[in-house]
Amino acid sequence: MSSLIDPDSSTPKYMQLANFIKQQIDSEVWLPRQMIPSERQLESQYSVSRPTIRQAIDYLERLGYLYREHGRGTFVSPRKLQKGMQELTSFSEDLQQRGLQPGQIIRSIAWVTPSENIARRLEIPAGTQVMQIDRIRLGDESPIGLQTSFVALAPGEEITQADLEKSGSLYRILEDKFNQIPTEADETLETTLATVEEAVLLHIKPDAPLLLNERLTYNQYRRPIEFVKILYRWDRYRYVTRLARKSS
Amino acid sequence: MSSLIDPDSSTPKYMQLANFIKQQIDSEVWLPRQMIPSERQLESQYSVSRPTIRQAIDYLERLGYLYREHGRGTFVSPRKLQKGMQELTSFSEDLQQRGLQPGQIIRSIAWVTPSENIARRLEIPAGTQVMQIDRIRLGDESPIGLQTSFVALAPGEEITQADLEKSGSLYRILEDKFNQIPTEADETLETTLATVEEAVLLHIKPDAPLLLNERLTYNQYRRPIEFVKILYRWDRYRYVTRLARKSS
DNA sequence: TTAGCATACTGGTTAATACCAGTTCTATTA
DNA sequence: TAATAGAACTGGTATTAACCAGTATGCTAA
Repeated sequence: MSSLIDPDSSTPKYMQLANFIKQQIDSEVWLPRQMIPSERQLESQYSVSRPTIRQAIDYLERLGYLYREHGRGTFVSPRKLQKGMQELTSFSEDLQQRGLQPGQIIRSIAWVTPSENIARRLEIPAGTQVMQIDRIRLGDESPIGLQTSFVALAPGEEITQADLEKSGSLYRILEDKFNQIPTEADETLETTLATVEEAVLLHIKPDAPLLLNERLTYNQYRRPIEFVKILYRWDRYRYVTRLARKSS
Repeated sequence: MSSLIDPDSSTPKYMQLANFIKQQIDSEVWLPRQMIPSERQLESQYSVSRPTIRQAIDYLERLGYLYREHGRGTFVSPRKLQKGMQELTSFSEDLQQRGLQPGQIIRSIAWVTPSENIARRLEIPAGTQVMQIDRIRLGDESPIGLQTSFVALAPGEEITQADLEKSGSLYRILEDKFNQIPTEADETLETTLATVEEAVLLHIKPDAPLLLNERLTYNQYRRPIEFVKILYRWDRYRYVTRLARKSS
């Protein structure tokens, strides 16, 4: 047995421990509803202090892998609760998780002056130009949704068609090229009806219902970087999320 | 200055400190993007140890009130980011937050044997009875949605029409009467079309689009307690949520 | 004047220790 | 036999003490 924890590693001990526990759960060595070793037991087994262990458990509890019961122990969350935790994902990541092959048709990329409404949401001065990207999103090569993104970039920065075709994911471009890491987003979902143009692009009848998803995405400094509207075909898309009750 | 922190209080110190900070933010004494006192400053000002302070800040960071930047400081999140954090709320709470007067028409309360699908989701043996509650949900006295709840109760427990009429909120009944605290939920959202019956109840035309919200709610022990379907009028309801990017 | 480095701030990680507060079970007592 | 007190577990809160790792700034040397 002994030290899976390397004290000289650049990854913190609590994260090493968390990864170990996560692995025990993912590989089903520790089963759902089963109690994991108590904090004192872990302390002596892995020679790390209790605060460090609590930090690891805190982390996994937030991710939904574990739950605690005061006086009883710490337990593995049932399988269903382990996925998700309302993650912010790009369209490409989203579809891959659903087992569909993501694809896209880029209809246009252009600098535009956004509406006053969108400029306010992006917290940029009226008149500032942003990049508008219109895409048809595909799942297994047939249309799932229409996506219009408005991206607020710093002067001199630009997204090209080549960028998008290469990576497929706007989020990856923002991270790799501009060091803008999407960390949080506000989303709204509502139902609407397809216009004639939308119906043609999505291969559906006009007036068919659509799921309209609007999202304002923030970077690591809590600055808005992208406002996006996605219109989903009602018969091909279902939105999934997880909610948690506010504590205290 | 001195002690806003009462060491003899039954509420933990870190929570007292968190409440104080929250209040400074809510009352706009500390403004968005403004740096709050450093952890060492708070330590000496309020005579609590740094780990305790970090616990308070951790808590408020999770709730979206604060964000940290390594080497720079801890800052107040911009206003917009402070609301929400995908809270699990009952319909009544939800509507109140939107500034509408919640109301309901109880159509039926009855013991039923749920479909196999629903029984599986509620993790109860096939054939076990659950309470089905059908309601029309009102906002400012006009119909917003149709709600059908399936509640898994222990033997002997029952929800009556009087219970519902008195509190209005199923969640409050579950908490107060049965000590079942809703803590987490998985939700799906999709678009569908109104049947004739649904159209009549909601005062809309048949084939009008509807937003279908399904939710499986878990109690404090991660056991499913309620499966609910809500059909919302497309012109009167919009779903709002917040997403966070998975860390690490 | 400017490049670069030291310094003094930030938050991040880890340890050792203590006691409080629920839960469970056992051994004692009525 | 049954109720009860208490021991022995669980996680929850709090303190003290270091040191590491980013960031900003001002001083120094080129």
